[in-house]
Amino acid sequence: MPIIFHVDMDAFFASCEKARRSELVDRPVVVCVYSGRGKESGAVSAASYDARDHGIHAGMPVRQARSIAREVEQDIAFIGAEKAFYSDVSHRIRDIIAATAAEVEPASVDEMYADMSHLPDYDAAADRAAALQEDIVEAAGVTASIGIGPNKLVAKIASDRDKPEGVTAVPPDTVQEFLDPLPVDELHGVGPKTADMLADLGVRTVEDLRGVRRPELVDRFGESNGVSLYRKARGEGSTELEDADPEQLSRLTTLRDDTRDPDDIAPVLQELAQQVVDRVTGRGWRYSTATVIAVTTDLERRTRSTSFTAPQDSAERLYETVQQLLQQFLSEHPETVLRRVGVRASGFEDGRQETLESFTGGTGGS
DNA sequence: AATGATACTCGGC
DNA sequence: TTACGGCCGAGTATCATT
Repeated sequence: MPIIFHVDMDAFFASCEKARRSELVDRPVVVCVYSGRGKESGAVSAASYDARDHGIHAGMPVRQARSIAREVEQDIAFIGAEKAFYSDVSHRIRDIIAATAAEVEPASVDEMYADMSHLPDYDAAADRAAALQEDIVEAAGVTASIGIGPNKLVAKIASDRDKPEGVTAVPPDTVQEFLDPLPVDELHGVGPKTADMLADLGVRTVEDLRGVRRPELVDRFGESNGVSLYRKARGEGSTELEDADPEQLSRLTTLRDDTRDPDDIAPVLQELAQQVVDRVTGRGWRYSTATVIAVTTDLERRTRSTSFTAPQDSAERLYETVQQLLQQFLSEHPETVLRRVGVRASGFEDGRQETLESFTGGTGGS
């Protein structure tokens, strides 16, 4: 029986900053990404728990966080984000976990799964998790919460139950009682739409969902999604760990001034496209879908994308394509003015080898 | 009608 | 009073294919 860990770092960026500057240990820390427009224009990327106590949280405008800091008269540290540093810390933590795990799968910069199936039982697993927490503190100076379960679905939900610095072990025979009381939208893959449709069936919790017969779910959500819901309600999930490659690579930036003038935007898109393609080709890949991201002055995010029949490796091609997509978008929205623009590439495939699909068509019949 | 691919938006940190 | 980044994967809508 597999034993899967989900390791979730607590307030990761803020913890990284506390770790490298001891004078911040007892001081609330707010990690910010600045836009370059004015001194305090930006958003909060992460807030330490002692900063969250004052109502400051990720996604909040920096000025708002500053305003709170003034009101509460606390000595709160505002620090610009340094992602390369957090990425380094993340790698160190990954190495520590990898030293005792059969396999590690990074899920993001601050989350990873680990296969600990070699451990004899869940008591041993919980002990190992506590030891791992200490190892991580020692090596990286940050704390983590760890969920343990028979698969990734359960481990991920478990890691969230007790934060920060918690360990939640859910052995196989307690999975159902652990999941049953949870609202269905805590299941990975159940969004607002699915939750709404389930609510129409009188389903609010996982236990409710388990009461719905499989053919009924298939009938309402289709074979694939229906079966998937049926399995999740019973705590069945993947135990496969893989160091997954990213499915998309993008760059996004805030314009110096709000504009809809192509002459202002073109050079920005060109630069972003170059950076994206450098990252794509740096991995030895090519891309087959180009997307332009437009963030309007009222902070609405809009995207337009198109796919090529053959994979591409040219920055110029990406630039020309997103430029065209953006012109099209702006001509359809004559009143729209942009604050930020971005370029995304996706649909990756290996830089060499072509697909063989054309050879397999035409067989079978109808 | 069901399934899979593609386009687009949303949410989390 | 307002204030507002950058990046990713998940979720959903829509369309083509069968």
